[in-house]
Amino acid sequence: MTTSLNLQTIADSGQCFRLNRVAHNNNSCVFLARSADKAVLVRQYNDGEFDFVGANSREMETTWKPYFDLNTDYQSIYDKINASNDQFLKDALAFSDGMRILKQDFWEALVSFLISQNSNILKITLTIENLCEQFGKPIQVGGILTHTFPTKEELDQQITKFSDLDGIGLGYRQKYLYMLIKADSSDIVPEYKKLLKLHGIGPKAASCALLYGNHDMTQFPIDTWMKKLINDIYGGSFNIDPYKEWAGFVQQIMFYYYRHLKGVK
DNA sequence: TCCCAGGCTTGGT
DNA sequence: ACCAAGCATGGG
Repeated sequence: MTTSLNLQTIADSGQCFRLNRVAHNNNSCVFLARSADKAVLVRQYNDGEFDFVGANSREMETTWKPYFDLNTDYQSIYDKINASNDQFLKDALAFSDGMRILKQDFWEALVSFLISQNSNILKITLTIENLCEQFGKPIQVGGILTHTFPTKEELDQQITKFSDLDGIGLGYRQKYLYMLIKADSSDIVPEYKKLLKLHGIGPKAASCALLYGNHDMTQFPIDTWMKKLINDIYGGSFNIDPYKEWAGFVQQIMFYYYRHLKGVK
């Protein structure tokens, strides 16, 4: 059933860095979800049912249903994959039940995937946490203190010199983020060619920013894992055209399943 | 104009 | 010593 949602799968899929499991017991898990300046707790039961804690119905409709992509019907892509003769893709889909492409904040996604280059998911998560703690605003949800993702304006105001970003763990990407913060806001728009002009944003980061931060499902980001996968499983080339409208979703389940096969946490 | 090789911060193994 | 959701750079 394509209305399913599996928060653990999404949290482990590498598409976002601020969706974390904060508690679990015999029959349920609690996740802390943060997007831009908002946060919510979600409890998901082992049977798949879930409920939002501390979000009123208006926030549900305007923020969290869109964020978790609950208004999108994935049935057509499930049908298409299951009707194909691509066994790897069918296995990937079966393993990824409940996967959705989150509708993240564009600025947050752009910065996150700028930071992600030549790094790994654990370190990216830590670096982003540092950035939010240092420059975001404190917010409280269900007794948990956390922080917003700082806007470009908030960062621009607080960071007046390059060394103000010291200690975040950005490494050589510190220069890229500093330049992004100081860039003209009118140059930071969700268009592939314009994104490529930004210092430190290449084809991979631009594609991820559009997929995860603008829900452009036609994007098909190719990173080192996808390269390995295409070589390993498909003999060097994979044709995404049959799944074009769902390319981003196809990439996500391939990425998630292949890393699982390779034993990456 | 395009292609390609080597370098780059940091932290974990 | 090597690796990790890449990118800018310079030389051929």
